[in-house]
Amino acid sequence: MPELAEVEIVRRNLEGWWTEPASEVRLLDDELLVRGDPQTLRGLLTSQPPEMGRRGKYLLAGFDDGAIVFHFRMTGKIVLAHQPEPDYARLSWRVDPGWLVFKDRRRLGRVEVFEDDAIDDYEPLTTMGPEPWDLTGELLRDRLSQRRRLKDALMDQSSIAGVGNIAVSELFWRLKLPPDAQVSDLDDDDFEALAAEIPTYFDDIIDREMADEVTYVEEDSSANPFDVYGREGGPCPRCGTEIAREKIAGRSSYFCPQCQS
DNA sequence: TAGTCTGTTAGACA
DNA sequence: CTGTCTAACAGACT
Repeated sequence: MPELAEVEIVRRNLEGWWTEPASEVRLLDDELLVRGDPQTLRGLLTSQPPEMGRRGKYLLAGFDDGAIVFHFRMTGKIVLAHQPEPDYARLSWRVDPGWLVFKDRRRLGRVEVFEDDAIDDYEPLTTMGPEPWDLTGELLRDRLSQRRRLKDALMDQSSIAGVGNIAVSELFWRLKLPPDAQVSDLDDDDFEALAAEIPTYFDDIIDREMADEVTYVEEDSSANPFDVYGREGGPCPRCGTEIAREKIAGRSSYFCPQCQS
């Protein structure tokens, strides 16, 4: 899915859009709903406008007698549309004057429904690490295993919440860390700098991307809001050296070979 | 054409 | 338990 910043943008958008109970619900792809049954989902969507929340990359809709959890994985998103079944629509609910539509081209996203307080025991949330804005250098040092690559450790949602593959490239560039840095390479000052930069990074990206519909890099490269991610061969914004790309922990990392060594 | 790549993460493996 | 790899899906790209 989008990373934390994109989920937060969807959350804010839904607070403005979803101000009444849904008047109609269309579940267009049964496999989207991986927990709970369609009737309960319909019941919640049509009951009241929910309290919107977010934890890490999970979007939460809280109701008096249950909750819905949305996870977008790689390509999911929720948009406000004029019609219920635009391309890749998986679930739509009507909140006049439009439709809220869960779109997902790759169908990896998921929706889960919980009755009453069952969400309180939902494991991904109960084991998730702290939000970026709650980090301190000390907390990071304690939570990141010394035996791991820094990239692996940061992307593990049980270490800290919200960091994905894009954020890793951007954070490493901002902090001038080599892409294959190990947690054990960091000293206390590095942990402090990282703890300060992670929330700043997400604040920056939320500001840059805040829009009615998030545009992902893969859909529109001209709108790439990142400094190094997706910019292989382009100039480093700091020193002009060509940005390189390398697979670290199985996924592409973008970095400046000059600044980050 | 065939192989590679993509924003996540659960589950399999060593 | 811990760390690492890959499948799940549907394209787009080389």
